[in-house]
Amino acid sequence: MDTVDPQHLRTFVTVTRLGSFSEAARELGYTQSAVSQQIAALEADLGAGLLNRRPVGPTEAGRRLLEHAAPLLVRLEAARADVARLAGAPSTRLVLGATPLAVGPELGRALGEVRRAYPAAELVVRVLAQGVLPAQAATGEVDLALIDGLAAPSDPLPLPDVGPLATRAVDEQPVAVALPAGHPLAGRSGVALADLSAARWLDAPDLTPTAARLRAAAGVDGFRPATRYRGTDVHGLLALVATGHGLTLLPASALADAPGVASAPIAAPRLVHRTELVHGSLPEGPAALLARLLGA
Amino acid sequence: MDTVDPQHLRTFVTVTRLGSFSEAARELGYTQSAVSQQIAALEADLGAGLLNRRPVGPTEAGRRLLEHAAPLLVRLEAARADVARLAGAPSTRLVLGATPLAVGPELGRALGEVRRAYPAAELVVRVLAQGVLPAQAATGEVDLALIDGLAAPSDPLPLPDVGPLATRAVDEQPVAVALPAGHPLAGRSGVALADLSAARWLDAPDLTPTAARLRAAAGVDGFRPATRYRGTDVHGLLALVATGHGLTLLPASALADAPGVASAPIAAPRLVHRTELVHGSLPEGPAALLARLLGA
DNA sequence: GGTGTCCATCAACTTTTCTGATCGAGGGGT
DNA sequence: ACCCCTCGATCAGAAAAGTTGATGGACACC
Repeated sequence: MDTVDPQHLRTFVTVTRLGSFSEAARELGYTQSAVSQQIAALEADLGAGLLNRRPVGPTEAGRRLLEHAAPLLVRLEAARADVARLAGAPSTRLVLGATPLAVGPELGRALGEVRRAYPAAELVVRVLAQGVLPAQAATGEVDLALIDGLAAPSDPLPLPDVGPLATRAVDEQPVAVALPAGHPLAGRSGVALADLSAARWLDAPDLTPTAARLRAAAGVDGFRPATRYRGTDVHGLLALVATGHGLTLLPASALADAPGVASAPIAAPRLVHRTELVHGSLPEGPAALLARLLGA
Repeated sequence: MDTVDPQHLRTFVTVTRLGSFSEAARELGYTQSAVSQQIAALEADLGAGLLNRRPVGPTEAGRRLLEHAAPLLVRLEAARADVARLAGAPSTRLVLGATPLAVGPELGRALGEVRRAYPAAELVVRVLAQGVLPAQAATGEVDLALIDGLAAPSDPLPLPDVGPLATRAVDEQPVAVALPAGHPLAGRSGVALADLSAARWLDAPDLTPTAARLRAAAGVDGFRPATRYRGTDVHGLLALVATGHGLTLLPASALADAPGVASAPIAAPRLVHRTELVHGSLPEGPAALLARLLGA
């Protein structure tokens, strides 16, 4: 063997995930014997013990390998998906993955046109957290991904690199901080992000930039999250803002008419809330059409 | 087959690079027959033609696959190297990769200490362009990489993602623009990068940020490079600056006493020239020591 | 039109990988 | 304390995959 065998890698991650050779064998459709031999072969190939047996768990080297394995398998899958889509029959199905804030009237209009052009097509919109979307776009679980996030005006969004993906900005909004109505800063024409570092923050990692991102953008410490909000809906988050649980950054458009919530645009540093369209190769059909519509 | 076979991928890359099945076979140590069958297997597996024969060249799908293949093979190699280093015998050899501007007195002092602690160790300093260093650190061609570049004060350097690498800042310098002596801006206490967008620029991609990076940082168009400078030495570049071939950004310390060259610090946007230490797992020995010394 | 190079194909062989059976070790229940 | 059951390792044989060497057809160059 010259390169690490991905099959073995897949078996290895399955074993560590399930904590059992036998269960991994069942899940992968092998015999327990095969799994045992695959792990042995991998350990021999790399010249290091990867798993402690009884109880089954990764060693130091195994943990290191795990960090490599997951992205590797994703990219392997992405390569297959990318080529397959390019060669496959034009698909009649369109799966659009999107972060919650990326779904807006513009997308609705574009989807309407797709509907008109392909009346028989099956359209699926899947709302997902930002973190998983690039991988889903790469592996073809979604045909197109609409991802929103915070960035400097001329930087691209900081997305994880999961392979060669095409990226294009489709929308930019000013960034504003969501405040409870009556907050002293409400209605101010511009606020410096750094001045907010001491405030209580709502950390909604599936929805808006995390505290760590804010620290980086503002160049100061602080932004200690008071409450963590897991979920992909804006409504609930704004309700918490209205009741004083903390502040959050959102695109100005999302704050237009939320009850009990005021806002103030962020003046410094220069940030924008950008929505980007991300995709690998596009199967001819509704997906390609939607990409063209959103790009224009 | 369930995942794409990396062996096939490697063969495919070699065939496209050499434009010949037979030559690829020779280089890889196979028979021509084996190469032919590997390509056929890969095409069957992915369900798409990848190569045009006679003349041999990638198809549309093949080109797409090539974009995936190279990073994939690097990461596969990186996984092996990372684990092997962790398990292997403590190395007596230290290969340090560094961008030219990362080599300075501080590094010299640290290397001296390493020398003292490991008198018998073989120390190698390899100066390389920024672009290739992360991959070399990941695959173990260098044990440690010192990479310098331009970034916002609290952003990490924008490095290509080639796998899980540890990163730590070891030095930060103000950024200055190198000017020919007598230039109207020479000696000014602060210059806005955007004001320089119309100037003639020296593009030295192996040494300093490229024009594209400047455009992104300044948020304006411009920075059209007048002359391209390939190479990793600062001396020659500064000579060109002195003779009026164009401007370049460099860390302030590199400009201290260059003959015929003046400078002015960049005041806006807030940028720093940062040197980061990048490495995978560290083999016990001189490499680990140097990492500790530079980290402190 | 001959000739040489190049890739595809085929059958035989080799190597690798999987299965099914068996073994010893360890944990839990009685 | 003993038994029993589950778990992973190991081994031999079977199955699968990959490689070689020989051969054939297509194309380019002389």
